[in-house]
Formats: sequence, C-alpha cells, structure tokens
Amino acid sequence: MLKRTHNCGQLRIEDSGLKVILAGWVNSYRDHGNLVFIDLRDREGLTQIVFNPDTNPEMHKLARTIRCEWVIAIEGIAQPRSEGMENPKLSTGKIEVSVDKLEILNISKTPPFEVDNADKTGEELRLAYRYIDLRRPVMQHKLRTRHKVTKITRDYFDNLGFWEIETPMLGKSTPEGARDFLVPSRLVPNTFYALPQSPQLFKQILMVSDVEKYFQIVRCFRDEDPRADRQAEFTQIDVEMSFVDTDDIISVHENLAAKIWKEILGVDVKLPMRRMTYNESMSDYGIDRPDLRFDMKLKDITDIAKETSFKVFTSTIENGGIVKGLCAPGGDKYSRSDIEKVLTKFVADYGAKGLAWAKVKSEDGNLTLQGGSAKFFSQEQAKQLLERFDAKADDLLLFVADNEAIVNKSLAPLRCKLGRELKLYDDDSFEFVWVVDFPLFEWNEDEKRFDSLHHPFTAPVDDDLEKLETDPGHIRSKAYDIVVNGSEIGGGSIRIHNMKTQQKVFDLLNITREQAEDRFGFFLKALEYGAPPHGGIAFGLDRLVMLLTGTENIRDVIAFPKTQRGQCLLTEAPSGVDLKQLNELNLRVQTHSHKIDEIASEEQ
RNA sequence: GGGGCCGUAGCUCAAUUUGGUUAGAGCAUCGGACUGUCGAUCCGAAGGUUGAGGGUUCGAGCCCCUUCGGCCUCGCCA
Repeated sequence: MLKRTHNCGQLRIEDSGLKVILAGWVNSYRDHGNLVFIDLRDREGLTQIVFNPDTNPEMHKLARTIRCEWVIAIEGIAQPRSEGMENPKLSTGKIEVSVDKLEILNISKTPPFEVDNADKTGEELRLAYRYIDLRRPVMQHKLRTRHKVTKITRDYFDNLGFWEIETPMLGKSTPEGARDFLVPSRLVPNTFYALPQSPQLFKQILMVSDVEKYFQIVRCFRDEDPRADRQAEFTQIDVEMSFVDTDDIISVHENLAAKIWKEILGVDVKLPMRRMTYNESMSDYGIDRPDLRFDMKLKDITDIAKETSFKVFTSTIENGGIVKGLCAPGGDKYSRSDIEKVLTKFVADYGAKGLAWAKVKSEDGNLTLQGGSAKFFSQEQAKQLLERFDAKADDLLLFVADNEAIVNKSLAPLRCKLGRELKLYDDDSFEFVWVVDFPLFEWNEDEKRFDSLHHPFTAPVDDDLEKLETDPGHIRSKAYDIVVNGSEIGGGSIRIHNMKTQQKVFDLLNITREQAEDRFGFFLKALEYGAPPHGGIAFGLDRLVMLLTGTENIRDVIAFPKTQRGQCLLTEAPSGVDLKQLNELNLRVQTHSHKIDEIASEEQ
C-alpha cells in the first residue's frame, strides 16, 4: 500500500517538484477522453490529481475505471498549474499532482446521495447513511469543533488543578426530575439501575472525599421527548469545587467560556460577564434565559390597562391577572392579518387567549395609536403607553393579558420571534449573561407544595436563611445560569453542606425523612462526615457546539444522533431482544403477558 | 398525550380551477464522444407499487379514513 506523505489540504505552490503520495476518496471525476482529473478528498481538503495518457498510459487506463467515493492512493509529482488553470476555491488550487502510480484501495457502491449536494438531502437518509454524511466538510468541521472544545476544556481544567473523574453509568433511580432510563439487573432479579440524569450526587460526594476540584465530560440521559436542541442522550461538562462561593465558580467558568470562544471563533468575550437577577430577567424578558442581542424589553402596563375601557384587560386584572406588552420597532410591516392570525396563533401555543395590538403612527408630528385595540385607549392612556415603550412611528405594540405565568411564557418567545424577523440583531454576535438570585422554590399548585427550581441540594442565600421558617416562597438561592443569545449553556449552584439546612429544605419539599433516607440516604450520610462548602456547574456541551458552529439542530453536533422517537436510523436501535435475554433478566414484556393471558383464557 | 408541516425516479423537486390519456425535469447512474477541466461539456439510454393499506368515483399522485416514518412544537425536560 502506498503510504501517504501529505494530506489533501496541504500542498502549496512551494511544494512544486516534490514527489508526493496522497490517499483519500474520489470527490469528483472529470474524464476528458485524454486527460482525467480527479478531486481527491480527505478530511483536510481537496487536491486535484491529473492522469495524462502521454506520461503514463497504463495508469490513465486504470483511472478511467474509477468512480466517485472510491478510495485510492496515488504517487506523483506536485506541479504548478499553468496560468489561468488555478482554482481559487481550493487552498491547494495553485498546484495539482501528476500521477505516476495509482492504487485503488477500495471501490464503493454508488452512494445514496451525493456528498457534494448532501445539504439538500433529507435528514432521514443522511442519518441512515451517517458514515457518508459525516464525510462532508461541514460535518467534519462540526466534529472537529466538538473535539477542540473538549480538548480546550480538559487543558483548561488540568491547568487549574482539576481532576477528571468518572462516575457510574449504572446508578440508582430517583423519582425526582426527568424520567429515568432503566437497566435491569441480572444478578439481583427484579431490580433496576438507572442511567444518570447527571452525576450530581457523586460529584458532591467527591467533594466530601477531598477531591476539591472535579470535572468530567460525561454522558447524561433523560427519557423525555426530544426537541430541536434536546436529545435524550447528551453530554455535560460537569464541574464541582470545594471552598468556593458563587463568584469563584462564575469566574472560573466565564474564563473557560471566553477561552473557548476565542480559540474556536476568534471572538473576544468581554469579562467579567454581565449579571442579571432572575427577577430582572423575568420582568424585562419574561424568561430566565434572556436574549440580550436586542432590547425590546417587556413592560408591565397593568396600571394603565386597568383604567381603559377594554374589557379583556379590565376583567383579567380584576381576576388577579396582569397585562404586559412589547413594542416592536418597525413592526408596522406586520399586516392586520399577520397579527391576528399568525402572531395570535403563535402566542396561543403558549396558552395566551389573545393578542391585543395597536400600531404607532405619526400624525402632524404627533404619535397616535391606530388599529386593533387602539380605540379602547383614551388620549392620555395612549400617551402613557407611548412613553412607557418609548415608541416611535411605525412601531407595533403587542399586549397579552392573563396570569403572570402565561403572559411571560407567551411574550418571551414572541419577543424572540419578532427580534429575529425584524432583524434587530447581528447573527454573528454573542451576548453572554449570568442569571443569578433564582428563587429556591416555586409553588406547585397541583401538589400544594414547593418544588425546587434547581434541585433540592441548592443552598439558599445566607440573608434569606431565616425565611425557611417564615416565607419559603421568597428565598433566593445560590444558583446561577450562564446564558448566551437566549440559550442556557450552563447552570449550577452552591450546595447545601449542612444536614440541618438540607433537612429543612426536604421538609418544605414535602419529602419525608423516610423518603429522603430511601432516595438519597447514602448522600445525606456522606454530608454528615465533614462535607466542605462546595458548589459546581454543568455546561451543555452539545449546545455549546451548536452555538459555535451556528446550527439550531442538535443532531448536527452529535456523530450518531437519534430521531424524535429516540431511534438510531443507522443501527435501528432500539430493537427487540431474544426471549433468552429476557429470561436471564427475569423480565417479561407486555406482549408476552398478553399472549399468556390469551392462552390461559382460551384454556378455561 | 395534543397541535402543525411533510412523504412522487438513487437525490432534489414538478404535475393547470376538489380529480382526466403514457406521472415530467435537473443532478446522480449506465453507454458513447471529447487534450486543461474544476458544478466539465455534448449525444444517448435506463430508471416509478406516487411511504403502506382501505374507501369515494366512470376515473385518484391529487378527495376521505386508517397506518408507518421524518421534522417542528405544546405538555414534559428537579
């Protein structure tokens, strides 16, 4: 076998005259009857190779049998292309290799789609033939970027004295949080492991063990329905540190993020990053992960709305609801039908019962409200609205009246949609923010109890500790999320390290001593043996790479991803298993049970 | 569990106002021509259970029902 001396993206004009060996896939094939040109591809690039019947008739003859995606190796002389024959699209475009020796390493069936045109090919087919899809330069760039991010991360943490420690994949199921993936135990019949939703408790236990600085690039599993940016199986950069407070964690990790952005994209991220409280974020953006690339803040107009003659507003407010809105700059371009059909339907998906609107028009130099709900506002009320939103001519005001949760839940995505459609920001920009001071609990109306917003091990802010007894709903937590362009890329908290506080939190969560003992007994026990103050964070590696490569599809940044039904189209997992395997696991699937029931009833 | 979009040749897409003769095109494939191309070009050929099943109709790619699959989304994701 010819052993290569260079890769296909390497040769330059300076290499002219060099005897080289290249190997790769046939990207394209141009047969001129006499001259045969092949663009040879490997992961580094393309190099044109040329077969000339005058110099080597035998190799030329062989070359004419070659087809796209065959694997070949060639030996030849790198030579400059003659004037006018250069290809400026290729980094190797000023040279070509004149082939003396050709070795066909492997032939290929005609691929089901063309590697060159695969961006137009349906994803379903690309996933079934992922090995071909991944040959494409854009996909290779994503794989490479992902590798670089993990490499930067490992080097970064290593330099700071962190240890990468693996935690078990086969763990204990806990009913909180997402649905677990279960793995049956063969040796202990009728019991199950759960795949980790995150290594949360193990990394905290490692702090009790004086690992002090832990990180892990770790696979996590949550058996919930996938989304464009969410997959049941995903990867976290998981971190935990001892003897630290919020500022320490934030500092370490904003530096990591800045380093990644600098090394991958050459982007300078301004440090320290901006911080915003949860309350500010919810109030101004309606969501705990604000997209700060554009302004267009939400404004509460309940005070103005309750004075209007608009029944929808006044009755909502009487029933304890609120009215919030936003002012879309240049939103005049939305027609009445756009607003009342498209935008109204958009917010309806989030539970909003309607979308009130009015356009801002300039009349004789004065701004007025027109259309939609404008008639319900007095002149004075209109003036107040225009001032509150700092509205300009040809802006569009949009309002939702409902309970606070629905108002925010519907306006936040509406704001993002409008920002995108009105091109209020530069697609290449990145706006980082730390969201802090999350509430420790949120009230669960159905269950009549508090739920953890983050998780039950999150520490309360010291000043709010006494509220554990008096006002649990208003306790702030030492939790923090790092958000980029409206996408949460990481989140974590300082943990509770003392049993008394932990116990109080469990009480408020309605977790009994017995339940706590059953679910996390091992962990609570560990806390009693000298747990240091500690905290940590986890970054979503998949989302990081999505942002860095500019894709909104998580499957693009995973080598072998799954579909929305959790299937792998390449391997056809999940699949049925042999009865023998089930028997060894002491398992019986429902179809079997039904069969057995049927037989039993027939026998009767 | 709910809502929406989609499925026609290997790939990407067409197919006239609820329907009307033999379902077309580009790329790829196969054969031929060609001395410099680089999305090669030119000539020719082959390629189809319109995702599957059922129904309505004189007649279905198109209308209806069921079903399979993909994507987006609400719920869900401590």
